[in-house]
Amino acid sequence: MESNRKIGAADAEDEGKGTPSGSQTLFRGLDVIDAVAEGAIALPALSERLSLTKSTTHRLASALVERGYLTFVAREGYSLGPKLLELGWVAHQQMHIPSLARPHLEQLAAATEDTVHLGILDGFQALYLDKVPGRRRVVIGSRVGERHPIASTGLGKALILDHDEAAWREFYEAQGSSVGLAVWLERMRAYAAKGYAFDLEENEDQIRCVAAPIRGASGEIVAALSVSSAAQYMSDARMEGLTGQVTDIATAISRELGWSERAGRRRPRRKT
Amino acid sequence: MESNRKIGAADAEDEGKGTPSGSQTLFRGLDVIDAVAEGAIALPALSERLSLTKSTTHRLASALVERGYLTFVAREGYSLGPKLLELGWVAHQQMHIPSLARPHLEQLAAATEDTVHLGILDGFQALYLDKVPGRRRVVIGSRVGERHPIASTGLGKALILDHDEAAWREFYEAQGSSVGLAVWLERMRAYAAKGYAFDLEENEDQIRCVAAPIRGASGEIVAALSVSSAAQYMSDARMEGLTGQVTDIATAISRELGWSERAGRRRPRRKT
DNA sequence: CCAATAATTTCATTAAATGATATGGAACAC
DNA sequence: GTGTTCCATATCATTTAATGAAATTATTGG
Repeated sequence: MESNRKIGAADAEDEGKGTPSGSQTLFRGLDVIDAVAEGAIALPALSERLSLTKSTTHRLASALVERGYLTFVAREGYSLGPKLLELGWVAHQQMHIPSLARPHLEQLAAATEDTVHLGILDGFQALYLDKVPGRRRVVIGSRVGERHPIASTGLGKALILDHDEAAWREFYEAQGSSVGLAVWLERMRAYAAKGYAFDLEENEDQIRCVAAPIRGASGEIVAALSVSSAAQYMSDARMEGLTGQVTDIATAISRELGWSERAGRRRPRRKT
Repeated sequence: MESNRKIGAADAEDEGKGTPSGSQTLFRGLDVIDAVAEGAIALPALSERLSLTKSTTHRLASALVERGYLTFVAREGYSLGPKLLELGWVAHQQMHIPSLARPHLEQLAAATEDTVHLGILDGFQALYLDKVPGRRRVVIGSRVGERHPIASTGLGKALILDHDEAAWREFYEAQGSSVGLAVWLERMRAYAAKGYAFDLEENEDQIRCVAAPIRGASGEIVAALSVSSAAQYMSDARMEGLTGQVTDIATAISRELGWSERAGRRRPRRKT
């Protein structure tokens, strides 16, 4: 991407009165980081790319190098530095998925009127971290903190969408399911291809759900969410229709976790 | 009414005192990031911590929020934002050694059940680029992005295995070690001959590790990896036994970097 | 060795950052 | 409810800190 616009003042010119951004130097510094993130780049190219003089570019870049945000190798140019690794790591720890996801879950619950769950993979089980009850008076027998089987819940299946078939088998064998292995694997393949998963009354009778994975900055699945309701409200057609909403919300949360299209999907680490 | 005066004169922070840098705003912005990295913090506390007025702090923090480096939640304050997750990940990929080495590190961590680190030489320090926690509940107090002494860590010693004795002395003198110079040099000679290095509770009490160098296409040491664990799990016998596994993995990574037996070892360039 | 390109430093000019003060807003107490 | 308080945001005259043209110093490659 390019967008090396003059930050806040971008639209100011037209109106004659704009946002006096007030931190030009900081913004330019961050622009430098962005430019370098696209790939190693030397000073002349960098200054050209940002439409800044070499002096200014050099001063900014040097400041960033001094702080470890960039590294500089003569004749090769600037690249991202260790400080960013460190901050990325810290941000990862500070980031509490539940608190971040909350508003999205509520939005989804409001839109669908059904119960929404958030969960992560914990060994061979799905651990439910949050729950937003829907408006319907259906009893969804789940509680935050509870563990459920992977193979027979939509949320569980969404969590392992990126695993390979050998791993799928292990999850299936760990706790089984009401459907046969062959059929189950067949469905998993379809789910993995589409990026979402269903639960067709496999775990609890009369309860169906639609689930989608949430990804972190590395593209790895870090959590999943699901919309559950009584089978009477969950026709095949409605489930199909929900997939868009569910994956959209999942994607929005992923973005807040630092995920971007660029990161895509990524194979999970073996075992837990 | 509260006084917004700048408190004490120079509180040089970690700056090398007289920094005629010329990018005050950028530096201050990065200071804000550092402060927030310590934990979520609201504006008044933040401005106090940085000895800046609320106006300035607010302007800087807002700029960072606008760019996704921070997130702001009213009443809670600022915390690190998704942009840092993304940049951390990109940085991780840009340094291609980590991304190449990742699977190998995971394999080693799984096989040994201990914590595995990857690091490179950065001046007179070892810079940790990646970490794969082991299965044991031992606390290894290290973080990605951190720097550790060369002379007293296994990883550090592995990084300088090819340097000459004069260089070894410099590294030793730079930060010392818990053992005397003579003994230390003697051990280094043995390590260099064998192609791996140990850390016998020199850096951190009760922590021992086995490390080996990773070589690039030219035969030069470009990185090193180490397996660390609590001393109770690291008998002399086990350490000896681990050397094979560790050097095998290091060699495998070296091969992926273009190294071959033919390239062998190669003296490093004289340092800065 | 010299030419060419990249990196760094210098310094007068001016635009951009600063911060005291004012305003707006949400939580809490009463 | 209404008052109180503390936090967040907007304003704007002052001055300081950022800017960039040009000069200087390293590096590289022929």
